[in-house]
Amino acid sequence: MAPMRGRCNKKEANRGAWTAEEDQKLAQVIEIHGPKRWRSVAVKAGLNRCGKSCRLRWMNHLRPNIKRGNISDQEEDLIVRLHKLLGNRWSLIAGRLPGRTDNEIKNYWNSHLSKKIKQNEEPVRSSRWQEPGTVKTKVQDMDSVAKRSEEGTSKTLEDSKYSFGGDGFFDFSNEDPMNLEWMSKFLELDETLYDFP
DNA sequence: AAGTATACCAACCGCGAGCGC
DNA sequence: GGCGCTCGCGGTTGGTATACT
Repeated sequence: MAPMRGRCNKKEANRGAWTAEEDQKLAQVIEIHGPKRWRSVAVKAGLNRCGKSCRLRWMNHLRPNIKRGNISDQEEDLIVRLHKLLGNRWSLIAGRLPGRTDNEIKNYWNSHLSKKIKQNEEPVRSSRWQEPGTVKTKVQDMDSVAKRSEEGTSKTLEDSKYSFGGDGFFDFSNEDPMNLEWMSKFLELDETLYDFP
């Protein structure tokens, strides 16, 4: 059995907040070797951290062009729209917000927006349209369907009942499977999302 | 001023997918 | 095809800062 598949060694690895020195070492190694092979990056940097910890630190803090704090009204609006459309797919949402990280958006949603949304609307299946324990499966099904659609090989959506909220804005539950082509297009770029009122 | 509650954010954890051998 | 490793994702936790009593 492989030791800790992708997990940090809790006994040996450093844990907790990163120091400036660790940040510097990590940045140096990434500058030379690039942001990949995180485990070897951790070793090369002489950091007593696991690879995924290094990756997280880089992605959320050290990466160039990261914006910190001050999420604008426009960004907030976009997050709300995207969340309505995609659910808790923070990495996809972050991909639409240059300089923002999935972790930051997730935190912002959990601490600000979820409450705001709750105040403003009836509890619909906005973020919980994925049943607990089946999140990955359904989400990835959607990905693969979108991919097949792109490839022109989409076959069936028997078990796909995507619903994105109670206002009928994005409700695919009775849609023709071919409409998933729209979804795949969105995953490329949906410019209408950027039309702020 | 001290104690408590709440908000926020960084980091960790567990899981599944993809890839190479 | 099976196995092990790496990566990426989303959920959760824990520490710190701030607000409140």
